Amino acid sequence: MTTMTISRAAGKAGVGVETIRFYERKGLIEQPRKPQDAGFRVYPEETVHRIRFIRQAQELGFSLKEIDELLSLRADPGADSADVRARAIAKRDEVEQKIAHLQDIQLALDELISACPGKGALHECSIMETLSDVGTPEDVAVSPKKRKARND
Amino acid sequence: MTTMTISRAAGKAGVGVETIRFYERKGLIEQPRKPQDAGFRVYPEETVHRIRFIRQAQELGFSLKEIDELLSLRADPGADSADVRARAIAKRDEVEQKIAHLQDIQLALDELISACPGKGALHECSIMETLSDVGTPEDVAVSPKKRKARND
DNA sequence: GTTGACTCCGTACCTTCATACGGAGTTTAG
DNA sequence: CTAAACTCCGTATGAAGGTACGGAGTCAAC
Repeated sequence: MTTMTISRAAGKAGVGVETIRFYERKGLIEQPRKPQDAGFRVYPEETVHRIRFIRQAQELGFSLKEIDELLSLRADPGADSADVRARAIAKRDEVEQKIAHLQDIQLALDELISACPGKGALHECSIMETLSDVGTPEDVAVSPKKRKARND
Repeated sequence: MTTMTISRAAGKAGVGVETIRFYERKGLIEQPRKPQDAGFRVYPEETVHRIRFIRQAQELGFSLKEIDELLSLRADPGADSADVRARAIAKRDEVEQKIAHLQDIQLALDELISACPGKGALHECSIMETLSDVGTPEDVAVSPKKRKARND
């Protein structure tokens, strides 16, 4: 039997050794005890599964903090499928928002690109013009905080 | 005439004082000289325009590093509209990629959500099941680097 | 002429997710 | 037995884009 050292666990889980240590520091996985009579820590299969869970969830856009919560739910005997579902829905909505935001950006870029001649001097470039203050809000009256109303 | 101190410039540009200092450190904007006979630095209108440019570009998804390049282009008399256009196109493609990635995630989440009963114990939750290694690649033979082929 | 609000400046801190380093100690192949 | 490879542990670094702090110095109003 090969002993499951940290590098073997990392290999099985498809991550680097440093990543496991990082997860341990973050409290996402538990660090096994050191053998009584000196030697290397031995990692249980459970840890490998746990790391795979973490990576799967990351691919779905969950942050390590959120994954920590999912893992806690998993350990909670009173936890309900509805909890997990709700989180998945929240994450989906979040992703949806991000997509919408990026689509706005994409649209704006498309407009700039099609309006730009693509040749000639920069001062005729509509992209640069747009970026340089066009709709300057003209002195928004934000002066140093309490001094502003004064006649200085 | 009110003197354009850093906080007034910040107010006009719609950013915080610390943000201006940060941009100065990053070399995105130039720090005005201190008056000869002591006092506060006076910011030209140019700086306010420049900060607005930065923020506009940021909203289009450009990083500060990229914005620095755009600003250099702007200052370059030999710069061509085509340069800017090419950058905009590259950025749009980048945004497109991100959207595609997020859409994949969204789809995966949607599938998980619709497969989940939404009630009942966690061990019947298809989401948790999916996250927990289902398709375990079973011992991918990644052992400590050179020692792996040995019969240990 | 004092007080309160700012400026100035460097440095430290924040978040996220790791990766890298250095100098122990340990293990194992040969 | 020895040397290579690995573990252990703390600390440092990276990008990105700021925010916060602390102790000067300055300025402006009353």
